[in-house]
Amino acid sequence: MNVKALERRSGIAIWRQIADELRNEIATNLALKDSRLPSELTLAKRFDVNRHTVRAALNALAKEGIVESRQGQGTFVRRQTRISYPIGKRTRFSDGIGKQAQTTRGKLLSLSTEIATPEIASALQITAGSNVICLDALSEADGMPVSRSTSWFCAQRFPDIGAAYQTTGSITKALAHCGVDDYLRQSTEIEAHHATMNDTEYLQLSPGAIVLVTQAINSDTDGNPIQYSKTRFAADRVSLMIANEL
Amino acid sequence: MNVKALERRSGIAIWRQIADELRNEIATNLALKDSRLPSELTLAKRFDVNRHTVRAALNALAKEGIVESRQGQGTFVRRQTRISYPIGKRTRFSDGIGKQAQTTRGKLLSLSTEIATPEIASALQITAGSNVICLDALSEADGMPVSRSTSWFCAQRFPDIGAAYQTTGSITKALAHCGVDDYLRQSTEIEAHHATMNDTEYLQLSPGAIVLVTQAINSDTDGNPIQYSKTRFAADRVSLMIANEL
DNA sequence: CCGGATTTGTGCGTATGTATG
DNA sequence: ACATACATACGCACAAATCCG
Repeated sequence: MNVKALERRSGIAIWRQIADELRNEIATNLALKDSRLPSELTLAKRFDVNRHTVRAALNALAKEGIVESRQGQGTFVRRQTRISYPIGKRTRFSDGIGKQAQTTRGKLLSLSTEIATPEIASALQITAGSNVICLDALSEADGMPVSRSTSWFCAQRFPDIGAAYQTTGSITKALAHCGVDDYLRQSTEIEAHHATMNDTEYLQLSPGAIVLVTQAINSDTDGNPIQYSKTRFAADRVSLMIANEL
Repeated sequence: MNVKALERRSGIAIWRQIADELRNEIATNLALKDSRLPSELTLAKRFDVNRHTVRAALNALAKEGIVESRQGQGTFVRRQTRISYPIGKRTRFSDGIGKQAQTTRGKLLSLSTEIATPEIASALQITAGSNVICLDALSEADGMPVSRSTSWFCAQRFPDIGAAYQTTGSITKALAHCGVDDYLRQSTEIEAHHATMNDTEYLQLSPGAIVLVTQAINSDTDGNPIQYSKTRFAADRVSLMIANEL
């Protein structure tokens, strides 16, 4: 345990490194909800730092709503929740999230018609340079932003997808409006990055936070790609679940 | 563009926030390989900081081998590679990685027999408290550590799995030794976290780096779980690819 | 080959943030 | 709360390498 010391010239303050470490342990169930964390002095000894530094770390976690300090008693875990987002052949955002969160919304940020780049054309299997509809949306659960996604559709096949999404607030329903009553997830690529300044803005994250980035292609039942999307999830609010039907 | 200012009391140095932002843009192909980055003065104006601060960020990226600065010429992108790790019903680590990297190894870190916790027992569908074999391994590609995984097997069914892994260096071959010639990926859960001190040690990461954490269950062809594993990937070296056969 | 413009490399003084006791 | 040491960020100045007309 504790094999490596905290690094001092890494551009990340020690109190933040400790906060990240503790947040991790809470998230991976090493510390259970409502349980008491070790005392500030114990933590200071464990990380080999001053008690002030531990207090700065706990202060940051308290601001995030993860722990709560009570004078004379100690510091306690408040929550360690994560929304599980299923990814499978027939996964719909509203289906998966709807059951776990109280309220689910998709908010349209922007809607535009663009010229397909080679990347988009290749994903949608259309000729490069043809028109695509670009749909930018923010998804929220229980009032907290969860993900921001950009989707591309073939403009020729789905000219009214934007209007349909705006009225329904759901990709699935919008596609149904356009004559697609069933579709399948063909592929998903997952990466993790540090939050960009755009992410900190739209997903209400702090710098240094993590985003899970997925690139997905959805196809109709004949195997023709109909939607190409890139989604950025606030990593501390979700986990991605891949289930394979046997 | 550039909607939000960099945060100054966030515990993360501004030069590191800029480095994260630039690394992101390089990784998402906004800057191509061998292309020149904007000049230090231009970047300083864009982020509204001193040129020294931009230099500190570029210095960090240079140490990571991502960019290279040449006096009088500019700063150039050196690489933006990521190993793609496929996740599917029939995915094997060596299969997926072997084609992309020159050398692939699995190094056994530790091997022990443990009492199944409720979590492990539930995943393997065995009675809690029975014996399980815990196998800790480090995977490398081209000499760089890529992932660290901990796997649990039912001790009753696979008493010799440890020895088999040690001689073969592959889970697939070790399972074949124990009479399992085919298995399927039943489920995978994915999260992203900041690197712990253990991660920085074993995966050679710097503090603030990101790890992709997967929890997976493999089953034999009859649907009985045979392996439960948790794997921690160095996020800046891999992307996870999920392909669904149609 | 010259000279001016551009770009990275370096030094120093100062103010603020971080970490210790 | 206070004092001390170090890291970070800023501003200014100038040197060195490269590019281009």
